[in-house]
Amino acid sequence: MQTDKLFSEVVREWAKVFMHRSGRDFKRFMDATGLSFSQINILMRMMHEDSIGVSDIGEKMGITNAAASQAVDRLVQMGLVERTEDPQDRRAKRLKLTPDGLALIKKGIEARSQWIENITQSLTAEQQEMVIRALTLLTEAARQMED
Amino acid sequence: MQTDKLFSEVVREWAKVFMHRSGRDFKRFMDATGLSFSQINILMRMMHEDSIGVSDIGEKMGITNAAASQAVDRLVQMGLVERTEDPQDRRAKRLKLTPDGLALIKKGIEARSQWIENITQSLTAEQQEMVIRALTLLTEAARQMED
DNA sequence: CTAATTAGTTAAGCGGGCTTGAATATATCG
DNA sequence: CGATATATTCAAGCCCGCTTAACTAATTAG
Repeated sequence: MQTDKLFSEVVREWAKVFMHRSGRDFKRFMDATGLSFSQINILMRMMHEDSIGVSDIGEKMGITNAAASQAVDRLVQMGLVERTEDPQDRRAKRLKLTPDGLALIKKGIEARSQWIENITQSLTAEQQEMVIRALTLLTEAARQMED
Repeated sequence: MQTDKLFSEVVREWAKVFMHRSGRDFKRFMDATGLSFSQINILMRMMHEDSIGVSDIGEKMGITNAAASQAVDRLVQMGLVERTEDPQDRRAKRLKLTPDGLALIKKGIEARSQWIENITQSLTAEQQEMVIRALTLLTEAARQMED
């Protein structure tokens, strides 16, 4: 089977194009929102798991808890994150996106989606159908591989 | 046709999962290489167009020429970028990735590719085939939409 | 030839995100 | 209860990437 050889090559090319675009989009999003790379990452993390603690953030982001606390504080002051005391353990804080925070991140995702949709407009209906099915598969598979 | 409605939804879900992963990978790559977000973006830009000028960098990245010059200088000192005088216009510099610089960026791409390959290992051969064809289409289409 | 423009660099300074180390408050263990 | 561990915050300070402003050098326009 020649599929394997092809496979790596195809994926690598896709990653190359996508990473480039990805970087540019990220930068634009940072400029548009005034948020730092780190802050956006934190918000995205929060979108995926609701009710997360400050030290979880630090751990996942590879920064100290002090840094995480400061970053979260900035986001709270911007009204993008809600920080409430955990009733079970009053030392801990529960962090959650506010509606504003969620809306902001969704706008970022929307921009990225738009790019892919634009790309696919040059494809035939049949090809689009295949892209849909492939992305569905990839999304599913990716979800199941989450830490 | 219900395809259109589905389509946006599927793409949005994919973008959501992928952006999240993308951010984490980017962060890891930054930590692993000691490079900043901006520096990586510059290197990626250079990979796509060889022989670019300092002010082009500034323009594309949305930073001042002074900032671009400084960033490039750091990359040159790290041995990742080659800066030569343009014989046609001796004010200008031609910037190019060194072999080291290219290798470094490729390593980043490799990591991202690996993730997708891992994901797809849970798929059937038939499904993998579809993913390959879809990614090929997307890569092609994306290339034709550059800037 | 002079003046204006263009490409890039340099210098000074600012702000943000990070670190370490200490402080506070709560929880848990013996 | 007292000692220890855990979750977070505060304080001081560092480094880096950015900006503005001034400067050098080469090109182009009048």
